[in-house]
Amino acid sequence: MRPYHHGDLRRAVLAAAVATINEAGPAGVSLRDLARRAGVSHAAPAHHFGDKAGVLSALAAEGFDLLADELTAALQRTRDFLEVGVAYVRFAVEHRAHFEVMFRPDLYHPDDRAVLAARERASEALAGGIGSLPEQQAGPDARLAGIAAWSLVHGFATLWLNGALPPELGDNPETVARAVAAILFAAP
Amino acid sequence: MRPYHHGDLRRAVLAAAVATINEAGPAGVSLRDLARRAGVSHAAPAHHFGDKAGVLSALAAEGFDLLADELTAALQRTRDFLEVGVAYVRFAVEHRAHFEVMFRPDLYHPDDRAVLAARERASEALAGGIGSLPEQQAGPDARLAGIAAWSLVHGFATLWLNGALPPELGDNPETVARAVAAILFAAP
DNA sequence: GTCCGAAACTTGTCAATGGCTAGATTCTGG
DNA sequence: CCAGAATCTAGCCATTGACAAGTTTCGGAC
Repeated sequence: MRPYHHGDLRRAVLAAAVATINEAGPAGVSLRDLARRAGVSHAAPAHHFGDKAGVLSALAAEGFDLLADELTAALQRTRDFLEVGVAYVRFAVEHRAHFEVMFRPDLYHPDDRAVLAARERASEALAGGIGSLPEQQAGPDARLAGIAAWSLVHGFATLWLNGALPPELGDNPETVARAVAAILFAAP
Repeated sequence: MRPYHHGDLRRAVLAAAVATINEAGPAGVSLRDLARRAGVSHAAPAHHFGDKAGVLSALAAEGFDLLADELTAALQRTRDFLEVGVAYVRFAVEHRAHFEVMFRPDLYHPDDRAVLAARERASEALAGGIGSLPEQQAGPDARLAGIAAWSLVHGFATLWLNGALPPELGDNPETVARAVAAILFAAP
């Protein structure tokens, strides 16, 4: 028999949200469906997250933390900012559900403390990558170069995820992302 | 007294949807609220659009058509692909509501005929911009360069719209976009 | 002009959802 | 062992999307 206490409902609800988003997008998330998937009553999730936006806030925070981890790891592993960009795209594809929520602030509480902290971590990881660029590659305005790099990989990831890119590119986003990002980094 | 027939309910509903999305994002759109704003009964919009996704399909199609128009106009006006990219960003900012729906296929019917046709028009306008690049600027693989340019402006527009970019950049997206895009186009 | 089918719109209904309140069960620390 | 807190359930209400059936208006055929 199912015990009265779930054990780790918080994690179970987040996992259910990831599964639902992968199947039907963020719009398909229903608090009651998450509860059903976790095997609890329809109001149980609200106890842990407050409301529906609270669930997605937790997901966004988790996503920014994961992204910060992966960017930092990529930089330390390769010392190559190009690979940090590739890691950004890989994160978006491998953690599609998180990524789709993270950059849709109207779905969650944008000033949630955990979200703000995790987003700050991810920003620093990205800025650290920029700082590691050799002077000549960074160009006269390293800040703008960083915005350009971020825009490029973020845009590529977004377009890839919603199927806007031509299918002739193949099915390996990392390879294509590396080739595309290389064009920007070849700038004098 | 309000006449039984609205006159141009289709347009009124789309306008109401734009207003709502500008105020509360695409998640805040409710078919019944659109009906209230247009001053008709709650089921009237469905008669023109089928269902909620039908409304957003029409909005997406309208958006892709507008985008195609503006990209084409920018290319013919300036003959400069950089300015086509700037026009892309300007479109996203000026028609935020359309843009936020266009690249969220889970919100509408992705294989709606009007959507497919309009998207095709926009793709051709963008490809026309790429083709206008001088050989040396396009590099060895013009197709990849096009993907890079599209990714860059799309990513910049997306990040700008959801407030992810640092506020020190100022409040003029076109100026910043031009500077950022120039970095890519300076590639050999 | 009028008549008739089609288009536009209304009203009523149903299941599902988000959020709230009150209450039941289990855990935890002293 | 006990009391308070944390966790979860059950019930309720307003709102929503979708559908069905009926009403009003339009527009063309004659």
